[in-house]
Amino acid sequence: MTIKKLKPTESELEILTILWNKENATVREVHEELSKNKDSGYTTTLKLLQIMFEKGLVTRDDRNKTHIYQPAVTRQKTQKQFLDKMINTLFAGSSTQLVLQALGNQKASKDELEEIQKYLDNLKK
Amino acid sequence: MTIKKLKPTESELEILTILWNKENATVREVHEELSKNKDSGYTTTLKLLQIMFEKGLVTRDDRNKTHIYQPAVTRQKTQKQFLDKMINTLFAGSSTQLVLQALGNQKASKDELEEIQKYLDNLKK
DNA sequence: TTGTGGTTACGAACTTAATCGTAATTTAGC
DNA sequence: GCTAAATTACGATTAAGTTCGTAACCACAA
Repeated sequence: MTIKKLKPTESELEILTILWNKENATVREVHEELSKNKDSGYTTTLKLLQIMFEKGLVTRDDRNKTHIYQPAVTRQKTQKQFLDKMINTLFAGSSTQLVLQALGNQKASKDELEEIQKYLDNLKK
Repeated sequence: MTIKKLKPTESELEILTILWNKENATVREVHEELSKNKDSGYTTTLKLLQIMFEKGLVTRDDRNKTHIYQPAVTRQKTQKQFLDKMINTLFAGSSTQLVLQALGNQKASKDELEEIQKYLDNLKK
């Protein structure tokens, strides 16, 4: 098994998030979206996408002049990847600790709390 | 309010974890502990601690030749800092999403699940 | 006093990520 | 075909983090 362990950088995560939401996008589209939060040049976005392509984080359709990019990793897997890492480095390997901390910090609505409880009930079986 | 927003780096987190566990430690002690996981030189550890001191991540008692370092940020605050960041960048601001994902990934024991449920019951009030 | 071991201080090299400027390429319209 | 506009390709620069080598310093023992 030659599974590559590629951890997206901060900037790459921003771009992946955009791609996850849009399914696929051109460099320009990604750049427009990015520009809402920060202002860096167009070629910067382009370069990042090219690097991500080399790393295998995205695929692209380059049959036309304007390439179309797609995420090559799923949101779920990436979330898991970062969660696991965080649990190990900051929570001594205890996901429970992380959950408690997360619940304590941010206040969720009653509905959300009940959703979580339902989920827990299922897990207990 | 001049609160510094200092985000520990990967290496700094490792060191902070050691300091949190030991309460305080000399460079050598930190280095011994670090060496269990990776092998870098003694002066590397020293340098990192010095940088962390400049950043205000640790304090130190330098009355004696051998300095004694202490964490200047709490484990809890740091956990929160990283959790919040992660919730925003990867979970669209939804802590609930993060919790569900964390529960799904790692399997917690029945006891732990019940602990979480109890906690939820309290929150709902 | 001298030297030895352990410590801190400091600068430099190396790596990775992010940014941008410029050249080359492609396509569409004239 | 030729030009203009947009795109891709690519190299160079900057910044941050990590690592290490070497010098300076200090305490203690012989």
